[in-house]
Amino acid sequence: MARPREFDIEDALEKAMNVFWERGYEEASMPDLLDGMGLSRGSLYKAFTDKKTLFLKSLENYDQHIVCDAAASLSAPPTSTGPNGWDRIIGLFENVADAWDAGDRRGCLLCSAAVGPASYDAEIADAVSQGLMKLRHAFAAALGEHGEKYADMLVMQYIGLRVLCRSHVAPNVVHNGVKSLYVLRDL
Amino acid sequence: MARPREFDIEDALEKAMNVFWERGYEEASMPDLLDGMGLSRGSLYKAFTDKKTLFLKSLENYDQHIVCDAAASLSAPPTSTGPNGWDRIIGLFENVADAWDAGDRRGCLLCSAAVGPASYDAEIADAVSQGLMKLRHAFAAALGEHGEKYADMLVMQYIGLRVLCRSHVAPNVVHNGVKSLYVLRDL
DNA sequence: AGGGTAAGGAACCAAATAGTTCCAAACACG
DNA sequence: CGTGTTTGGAACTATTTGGTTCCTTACCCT
Repeated sequence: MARPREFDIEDALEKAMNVFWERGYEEASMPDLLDGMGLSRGSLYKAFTDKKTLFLKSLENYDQHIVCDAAASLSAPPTSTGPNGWDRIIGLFENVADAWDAGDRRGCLLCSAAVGPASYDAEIADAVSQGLMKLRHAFAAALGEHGEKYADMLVMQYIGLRVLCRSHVAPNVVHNGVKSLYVLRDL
Repeated sequence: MARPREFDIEDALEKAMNVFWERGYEEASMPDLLDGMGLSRGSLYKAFTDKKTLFLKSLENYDQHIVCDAAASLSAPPTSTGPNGWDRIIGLFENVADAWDAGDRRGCLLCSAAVGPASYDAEIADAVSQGLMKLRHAFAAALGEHGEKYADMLVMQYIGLRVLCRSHVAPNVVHNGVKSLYVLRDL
């Protein structure tokens, strides 16, 4: 009945998310997004309405892929062989440091949005808050009965580390940040 | 020998800092700054060259006032009557929470700059990094001999809390974040 | 008093911004 | 094999961006 869409909408969204992740919401211009997604203005606006809804969809995509993966690695049922509790949490932080070593300076899309557009847009703030709370519950779940005591602290540490990863701080700051968590594990 | 400047340059810088603090670097437009500083384009550009140098000066001003105050409250010589060590640190975090209760949603200029312009501008990144390291040393100083063990962790927690303050998270998240520090004090 | 100098501010500028319009190309369906 | 519909994309628009120019006004110094 009509001409079919020539691009995969999931794929385009994934690419948009990566542009936002790297540049941030305000700093990502439409040409940046168009270029990164590999399609033209008409197609983009027809499929995603406008920049803000594209960003909200990107946040959703980030939540479903990145955040859920992290949460799953934390809150999966305990195993007898693999890491549990604090080791899982530290593993997550070490993954962040490893990505930093590999040259990843993107930080966390949620954390960047928190200081940026979430400060003046309620819808974005809700999505950010929701993602961070998902992470909080995963921390709590990983630690079992003592989880609630540390969950909020770990969220702050996670955000702090991710922010440090995005700015050009000295190399050892990120690593020292992760290592400082050993203190908590070894209590 | 010439017409004297009609505005106080320190005062104007303070106002500029507040605009950047509230809106962020990119989101603060020149009209926003002009309006907040109460002067016109010609005067501003003559006194501060351009937006970026105005921001660098604002960061410097933030460092000299806000960061130095915080650092001083942490690393002053121990007293027999007032709070010391962990109590000083927790006091700093509680001040942040109090500001939040009073409606302050600005977060921390350093932390906002870290995820924003510091990600693509080396000069800004240097200034941000320098400010954060000043805070790190103050944390370490407050704790004395065990300071190095916790300093990096505290910096991450401070950044995380400030980021949460800027986004519109649920009211109890900020308070729980501060309370979670009691665990460290009571080790 | 008056000349040299710099401040203040309106008008201006080019570039970039997000968003819209319109039309030809391309495919599904009868 | 057309016909109708929707895509993709170029061209366009209005607004806002940071930054400059230039002229009037105001002041200090001799």
